[in-house]
Amino acid sequence: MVRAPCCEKMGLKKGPWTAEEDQILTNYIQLHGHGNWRALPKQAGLLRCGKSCRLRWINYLRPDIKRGNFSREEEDTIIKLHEMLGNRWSAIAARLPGRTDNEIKNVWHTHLKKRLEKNHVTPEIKGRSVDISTFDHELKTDQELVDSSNLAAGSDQTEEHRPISPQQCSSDTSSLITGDIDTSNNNMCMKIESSDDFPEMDENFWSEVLSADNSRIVSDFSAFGTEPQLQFPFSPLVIEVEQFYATNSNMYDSTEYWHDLFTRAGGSLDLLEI
DNA sequence: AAACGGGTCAACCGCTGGCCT
DNA sequence: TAGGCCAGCGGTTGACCCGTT
Repeated sequence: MVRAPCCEKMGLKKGPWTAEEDQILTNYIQLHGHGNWRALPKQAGLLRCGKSCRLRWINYLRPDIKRGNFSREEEDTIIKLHEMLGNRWSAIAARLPGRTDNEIKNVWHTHLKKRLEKNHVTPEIKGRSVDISTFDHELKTDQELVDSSNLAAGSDQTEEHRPISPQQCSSDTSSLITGDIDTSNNNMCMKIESSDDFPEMDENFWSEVLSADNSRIVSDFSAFGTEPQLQFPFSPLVIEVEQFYATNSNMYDSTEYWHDLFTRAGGSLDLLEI
């Protein structure tokens, strides 16, 4: 497969954008949209490649871009999400309205990484990381997961709100995520068949999750780089992970947001307690 | 005032995966 | 099924800024 040349074409401009170019691009997209980035510069009369136009629009010209320094809250959110997701800047950016992946990446490398190093607060030290290989390697059926969850709920927590711990939520380190909703008791179960996109958590993390007194919320698997449509329903494990962070960062306080996610994933909000 | 060096960030590069034919 | 195109992603670069000497 031969890759088509991009900016290597003679006559295509590179480097910083001028105000005039910005205006041309903005005007064109506002009038016609950006159906085909490759064709756009020619149609708009810009001597740029489509890739450059796309980048300029997404990272700078888009009207919903938030300008200015990152707030402390935003920085904390990035740190938390980075612990969960790693260098998946687009996934992190999806959780921060108005911020681009490029911007978040820059902030991480120029501020946050150094701040963490200075404070000696690494994900490992903070206790949010554990090798998923510590999970059980035996796959369980949905019913077994429900049973194990219910069994574990025998102490001070209701069965509905009891998260399935790594030990309870069985997994295989090289498999896919599948599952079904058990609508009879509002519990959602899954078999984990892939750990590639799964956050890593350790005992401390689960202690924190278990101690959190939160209502059940739903999660977006896209945060882990997967398609919600394919991955739904969500695992109790992931729900509780998201629940934890949502509660601690006030990121997801919009019912509409969760409703939208749930709808996109093909489920019903009624199945959950929000 | 000039030189230097570190920090910042916009932009580029190259790769990947999805979609279409 | 293979090839080609495309958008999107993460890593990297380099120009610019600003504080220090």
